[in-house]
Formats: sequence, C-alpha cells, structure tokens
Amino acid sequence: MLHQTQIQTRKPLSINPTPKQNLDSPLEMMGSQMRFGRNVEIYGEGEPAEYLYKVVSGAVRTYKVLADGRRQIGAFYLPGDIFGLEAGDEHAFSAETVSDSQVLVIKRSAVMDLAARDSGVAQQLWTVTGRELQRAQDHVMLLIKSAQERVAGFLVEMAKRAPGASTIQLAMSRQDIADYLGLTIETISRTLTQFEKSAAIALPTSRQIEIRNRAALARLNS
Amino acid sequence: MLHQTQIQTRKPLSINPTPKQNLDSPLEMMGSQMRFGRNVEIYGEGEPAEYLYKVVSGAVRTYKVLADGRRQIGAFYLPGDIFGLEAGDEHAFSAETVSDSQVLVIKRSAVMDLAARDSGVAQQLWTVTGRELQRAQDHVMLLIKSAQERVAGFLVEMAKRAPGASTIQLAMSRQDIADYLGLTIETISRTLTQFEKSAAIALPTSRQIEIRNRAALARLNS
DNA sequence: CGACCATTTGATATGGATCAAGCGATGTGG
DNA sequence: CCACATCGCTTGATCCATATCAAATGGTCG
Repeated sequence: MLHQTQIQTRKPLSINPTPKQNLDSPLEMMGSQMRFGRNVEIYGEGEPAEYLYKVVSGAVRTYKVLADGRRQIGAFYLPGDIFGLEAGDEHAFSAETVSDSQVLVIKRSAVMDLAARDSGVAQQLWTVTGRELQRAQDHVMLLIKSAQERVAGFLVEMAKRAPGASTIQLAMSRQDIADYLGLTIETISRTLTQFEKSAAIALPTSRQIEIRNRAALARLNS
Repeated sequence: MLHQTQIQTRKPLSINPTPKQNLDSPLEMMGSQMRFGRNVEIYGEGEPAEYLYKVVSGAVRTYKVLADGRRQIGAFYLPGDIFGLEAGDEHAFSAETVSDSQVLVIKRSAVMDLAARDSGVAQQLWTVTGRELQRAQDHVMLLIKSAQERVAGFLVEMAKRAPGASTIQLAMSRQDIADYLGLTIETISRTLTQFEKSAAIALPTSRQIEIRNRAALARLNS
C-alpha cells in the first residue's frame, strides 16, 4: 500500500523554506521527495512502519475507521510536520493526503541506525513523539467540550499553525473537520455560521476563515 | 457541579531507599520509594518535571482542570506503570493518588544522563512515551463513542490491565470514571446497571465488577 | 449549460446532562 | 452500641445540545 500511487505533476512547487525541527538536516539528506494526488493513501493502519514522512507542501490526515464505518481523524499534518514516526513498528493510523501534496519519505531503519549511534538524533526522535503525544492529549481535551468550544479550538489551533496570515486557508473539508472533532458536518456548518453572525469570524469562501475576534473564540476555549 | 476534589499538599508517609526489584531497567536502582495517602497530589500541571514515577502499589490519576471547573482525567496508572515522564521539561498534567499508594520516584536528570550515554536507555524512554501516545490515541477513539461503548471500553481496558482475575477491582470512584470518559456519574451508574441487567457483568459491590460476557462488551466496542 | 459535490439551512428526534430524591455503607460522637 | 451525619452510588423526571433526516443553495468542471 505504498507510494506507487503518485499521480500527476501539478503546479511547480515553491518549496516552503520550512522553519526547522532540528531533525531536518540529517533527515533531508536521507529522504526522497514524492508527490501525491488528493485523497491518496500514503500508508495503512497496521502496516509495518518502514518509512517516516515530512510534509513539504499540501496536507495529510491520519485516521482510523471503526467497525461501523465511523471515521476518526487523529491529526492533520501541514508543511514542516513529521508524521508516521512510530515508537513501535506498525503504523497506528492510516494516512492519506487531504490535497495534492509533496512529502519527504525517509527510511526508518536509516534514522534508527543513526539514533543508535548519535544520542542527539535519538533525543530528537523522542521529542517528535513527545510532540505527538501532546497533540493527542490536546485532542482529548477538545473532545470533551461542547460543539462551539471544539470548533473554536480547532480554528485557534489552525490559526496558530498557519503562518501569520489573518485568513486561515483550510485544506480540509467540513467532513474532515467533523471527523476530527467528533461532530457532524451539519454541526460544523451551523457553528461556523453562528460564529460569523456573532462577528467572531468571516467566511469569504467556505475554505477561507478570517478570525475577526480571536478573544471571543478563545473565550469559548474554556 | 463538580466533585469537591480536596487539594492536599504532598504528604509522603514514608520514604525508603529502594532495595529491590526486577530487571526492568536500571531505573529501579536510581529511585526511592515513597508512600502517599489517598487523593494526595504528586505533582501539579506546569511544574518542572524533575522526577518521573513508577507505581508500586495503589493507583494514580493524571488530570487537568478547565477554567470552568470541568476535570478531565488523562489516565489511570496501576502497579508497574510509569508516569510523569515528559519529553519536555514540564508536567503536562497534574497527578494524584486514587488510593493509598507506593510510588518509586526517580530523578529525571539521572535518567537523562544515562540515556545520553546508553542508547538502550534512550530507546526505553522513547518506548515509554510511545506507549503513552498510544494510550492517548486510544482515549481519543473512546471519546467519540456512545456512552455504552465508552463504559464497555473502559471495562475491557481495566480487565486487560488487571492480572487474570475474573473480577475487576476498581480503585477509582464513579466520578473518576466519569471524568475519564467525559460522561457524568449518573450515566456511568445507569450504564453499569444496564450492563448488569443484560447479564454482561455482575456488580457484587460498586467497586467490584465481574465480566460475565466479554463478547457482549466487546461488541459494543465497535 | 448541466451534473455533481460540498455546504448550508430547516425540522424533528434522541442520548446524555441536569435537577432532584432516595438508599446503603461507613464513620463519629454521645 | 446506637443515632446521626456523611459520602458514594443509584434511580427517576425533565431538558437541551447535537444527531438525524431532508431539502435547498452554491461552486466547479466537463
């Protein structure tokens, strides 16, 4: 289920001169860059974690599907983010692109070998997993809140991760957001229009969200 | 609306230099054992993570309290479990005992020094964080489910962690379970009696739960 | 232009929260 | 040793946030 999948070459990439996670330098050297189309699987849950990945452009989601078909999205990964790094040797989630994406693919065994010799690299691996843990813990804290609070929390999170821009560009659909927040698309939509009516945000298009009153959103983020 | 969680200052009942314990790691050698009473804080959220801990006996919960007083329990730690190990240098949650407990307290700096020299130790640290990550991810998967599924999932989890015994001994109150599952005590109680009526479990006492029909519970765990 | 898909909006249903009361076990002071 | 208070838990009645079902709108691409 690996990367035989990449499709067309689309726009010439302007490589994001991504601010680093120190793991960068060694990793950049060990990986090769691949291009994936939209909604393309990168790996599946339970597969051996032979590679780890870094988003260069686009966006990636990880998810699980329950027996009855409900899908839970574990995280969204944006340019600069590392995903697919497992402490065990199987992928805990499936991963697929949200939009056309370029991804740096790095052989896990190479990184592990390096880490065994270089305690600095080992510590960086640990740090990446630690960040992932924090993300999951924050996710737990989101999921116990009301719909308003979840959506507000999501917006604040996305705003934080998007570089300075006052308008958030959403790579993902309402369904993706719903599956991340444990809500339905209808609730996402209604909550956003409610925020718009209360002037906390503006919605130039359905995928662009301008934060007008961050304090109001943060206040919901109790 | 909340549990009036009594905040107490740390009051270790005794401190002993650690004599014994298994080959689990050199960690056992570096710690000292402490005894805590019930509902006693071990560390607070945001405090520098100077120590990490291993439960010897009893039970520990980690949690956060939101601005409005809602408490979310991040995890329960039972004998053998390590907690308080952070990849960063602050505790992300607060920790307190659920019941009288003995805890092995290990100086973080000592472990870190060792890890810097011994890649095996470094990998163990990483593995512990990886397990914690998995636990948090499982928690996320629980929180999107129905009340029945959450309670069933909790019971199955506790059954798995408790050594062989057919009857689960719960260290924690209904309020603790509720705050772990993002439900109310009333819902926990009602759901348990419902399971009892449907013969999936028996409730000899409120803190003892016998699993009668694991398949029925697992089925809910869709 | 027309078909398709994502999103919004509306009407109704429902699972779990909330409010409230009762009950059993445990502990305390008289 | 009992009477009473307290605490944790259960049970009942009602309410409300969000899901569900349904339809309209809008945007994109052939």
